[in-house]
Amino acid sequence: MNDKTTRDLIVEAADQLFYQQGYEHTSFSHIAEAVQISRGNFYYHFESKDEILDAVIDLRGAETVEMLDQWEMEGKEPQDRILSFIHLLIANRAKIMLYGCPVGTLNTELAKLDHDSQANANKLFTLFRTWLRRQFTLLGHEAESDALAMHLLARSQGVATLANAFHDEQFIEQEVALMGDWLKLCTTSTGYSECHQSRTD
Amino acid sequence: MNDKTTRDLIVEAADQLFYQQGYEHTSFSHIAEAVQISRGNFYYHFESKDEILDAVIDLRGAETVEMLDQWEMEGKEPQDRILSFIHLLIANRAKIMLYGCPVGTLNTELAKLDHDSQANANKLFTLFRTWLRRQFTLLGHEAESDALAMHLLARSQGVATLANAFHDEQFIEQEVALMGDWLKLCTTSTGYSECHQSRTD
DNA sequence: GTCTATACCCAGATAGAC
DNA sequence: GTCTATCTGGGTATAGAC
Repeated sequence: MNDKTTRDLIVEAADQLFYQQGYEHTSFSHIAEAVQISRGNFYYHFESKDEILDAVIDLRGAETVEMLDQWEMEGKEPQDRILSFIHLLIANRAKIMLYGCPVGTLNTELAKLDHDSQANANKLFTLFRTWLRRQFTLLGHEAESDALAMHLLARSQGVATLANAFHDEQFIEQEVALMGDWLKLCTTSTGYSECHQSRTD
Repeated sequence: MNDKTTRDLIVEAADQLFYQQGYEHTSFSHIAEAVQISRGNFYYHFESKDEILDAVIDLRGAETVEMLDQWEMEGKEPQDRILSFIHLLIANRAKIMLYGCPVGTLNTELAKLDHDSQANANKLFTLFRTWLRRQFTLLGHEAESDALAMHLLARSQGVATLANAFHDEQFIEQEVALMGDWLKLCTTSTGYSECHQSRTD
């Protein structure tokens, strides 16, 4: 278990700190203190801070893939799997109230910095998007699977943002329940319109 | 029209730059260049960068109040006013795709910085929340007015976050249409449960 | 691989002339 | 009020000893 390389330790510490404090606000000194190495040592493992960021994004991507695979195995029906996604808001509520969603806030920060790795960070969203799309297709919503995936992603992002701003745990629970209801609607109806609360007056 | 004080010019430039680049990433040099003054001149008008941030938040608050008053006057029925809120996503879509929502992203950044002005920035959200709550009360949803206000706030925040991440204009239009449908449901039904897609199986 | 020492830059902030 | 000049601290990054 202690066979982690220094590089791994750096990436894991950076992962946490980038999430909690933001990428730009986190300095080498912060990471160095967390890993208990000297500042100069970074440049043996990485060429720049940007390279650490890319490694962090890769790590998060790998962890996300693993989590999605897990949900896929655990959930027999697609609606069970989508529920796993929705309940991630509950499972991570404490950290979400403090730091928001790790995917959303990283994308937001990098967009403002006009950072090259923005496209890379975007892939984290795409992992969820693609996975959700597949589940909605399995549910019988192939034509509108992407719209449904994006809709649910947006709902959870909004909940994370407001829960972070207001530090409101009950609000998370409330909205998670609503998403569950919405999913039930998706499961029983077959068309995009009905699932999206009927566009047909 | 040219009677703006230097202080006003600083706050307006900082407002734009904080939105586009983020608070921490924006330096005095950036603002100085935009306003065409020297760096040292800031400290005649402000004691610190934090004080500029508070002035920016105050400015945004005043502009928000003005906008909400405008919507209140223009919209005869509460549902018309709520629609004005929803359509803000369309009106500001270009900037939202580039920089996200100015309220949401500022709150997110300040939360990560653990910044004292986080509570202050939160008031911007509260302005919308309180205003929406009043409109939903007028719609006949007094008991659940806050839940509905928060729900709609979250929806629009999520749309802004994903539109920013994916630079997807069509997605904004799609979700705005869905929020319009949801609002119609709220207008025709009277209870929380029906408006929220029936919690009663 | 890891360290210390240091270069270099730019940030926020101050002092004082005009 | 606005300026120039400057201080101080911290940031990323480099050089070279061990």
